[in-house]
Amino acid sequence: MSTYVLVAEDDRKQAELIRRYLAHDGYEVSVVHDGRTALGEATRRPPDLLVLDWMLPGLDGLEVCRRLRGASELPILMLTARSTEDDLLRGLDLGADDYMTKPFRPRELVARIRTLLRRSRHTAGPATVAAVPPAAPESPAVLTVGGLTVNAAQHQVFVHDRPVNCTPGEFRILSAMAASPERVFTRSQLLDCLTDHGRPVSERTVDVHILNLRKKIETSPRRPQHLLTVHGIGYKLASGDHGT
Amino acid sequence: MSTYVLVAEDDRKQAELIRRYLAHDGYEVSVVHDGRTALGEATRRPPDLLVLDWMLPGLDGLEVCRRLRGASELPILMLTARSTEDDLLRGLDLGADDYMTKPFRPRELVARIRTLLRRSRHTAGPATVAAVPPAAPESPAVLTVGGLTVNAAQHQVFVHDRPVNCTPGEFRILSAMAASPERVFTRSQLLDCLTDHGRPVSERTVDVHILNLRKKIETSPRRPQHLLTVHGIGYKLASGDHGT
DNA sequence: CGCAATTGTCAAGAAGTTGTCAGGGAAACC
DNA sequence: GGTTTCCCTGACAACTTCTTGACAATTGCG
Repeated sequence: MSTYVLVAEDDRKQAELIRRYLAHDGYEVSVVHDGRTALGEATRRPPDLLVLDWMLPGLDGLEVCRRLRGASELPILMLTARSTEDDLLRGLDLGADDYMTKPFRPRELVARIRTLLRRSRHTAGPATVAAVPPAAPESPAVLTVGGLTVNAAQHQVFVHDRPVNCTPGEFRILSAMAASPERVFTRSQLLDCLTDHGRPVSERTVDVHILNLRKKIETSPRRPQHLLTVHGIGYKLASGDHGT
Repeated sequence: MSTYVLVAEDDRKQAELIRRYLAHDGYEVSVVHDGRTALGEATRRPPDLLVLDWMLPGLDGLEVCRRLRGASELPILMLTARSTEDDLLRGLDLGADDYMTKPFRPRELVARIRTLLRRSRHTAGPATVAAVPPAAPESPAVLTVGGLTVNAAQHQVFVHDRPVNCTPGEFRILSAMAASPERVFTRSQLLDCLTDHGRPVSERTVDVHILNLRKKIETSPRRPQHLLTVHGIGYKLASGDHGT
């Protein structure tokens, strides 16, 4: 019994991207490309969550949202194109539970979807599901892993209570890794924390970020104790002791 | 066990806006659009707090307020488009615990709701309330953070006991930040302290306010000690020591 | 041991963010 | 009404951070 997510997005590339990420995270996914189909599909087989583009041909996202909302508690994550609407949106209503502006970082999308689903499960009564939430749980405000603390609210990292200043990119990588100690992340996964897919970025960029992070948080960067290389795969964050 | 807030507001956009902000703050929220439904809903499932629009179709806010107040201690926050002294008094007379005129700043609404809830929890016992002064302070009257004091009652800021004149906007930003030292605020969050969502406002406006605040409260604005930039995220108010 | 692939490192240019200023215009205040 | 105060924007300067490409060091494997 898996969690079913419906994606309504007319740009096929975007749609495919989203589908991939969600599928990879263990969700069952359907994709539709216009508003009317979205409405029909959502009615025929009610999903656990709907990812809805603002501008859809036929019947736009807002309208779909409104109609669905009349009848159900279905959580909706709205997507919207950048800037022009950005501020406008804040003022206009928006019957969604959350929204993201494009372009977005894939990891962030998946994370928010997870949050929405968790929330809806709590409120909604006997709704279905026992599906194991994939990989990383939603990050709590403060994570501590082997002397390393990542505080989301303060956007600050501490090594044994000594504050360390990280750049935004470094912080994202560290947060992701701290949420799942010992788990090995591929460069590709870490890259997803850094960029939207607006343009191709070399995976080697991740190495440089790791390098810089090591300089900041490791006592001797040459023999790291926290950020370990997993040769041929990627990197992981060590949770404590283990060998040397 | 989450806190349940019922919102009775007939303007759907307003309602949606409120719902969003409350939900985002972790409350469980239901929305109804007319007075009769509000009454029924509040009876069927008594909320921890009711946000009530003055003018509602069917049965207006005053009437709903009166009927509910006959039976319970339910905290009520009244909303109204009007703002004469007269109405305010009538509203409070009828048992509303606080009162806001539209348009309002989202942060302020959330802050007042928090205050009301805190208060109602404390006086959990027998009847009290009645003629509590409106305009509830959103946080303690005086906050001091690393040599910087924000006095809400006097609407005055001090740096090491030297008074500083702030404009209304500057004061709002500083109050919000002083209430949570070290916490990083995004521009978007700070903007919520400044404007209702009547029209879109650029986030860069926040930077200008910060700039002006720094000129007033920092010894050397170029190397601020209180209002720190968190590159890529926003700003925070330093509580004292920590890094440079 | 030696080869090939993978990772570490650095520095410089490109991108993206923030600092700063001054003018137009709205709102508040006599 | 006329002033004064405050806010917002737009432009440009000053910084940070990101990304790349080249080369060195390391690892894994045969």
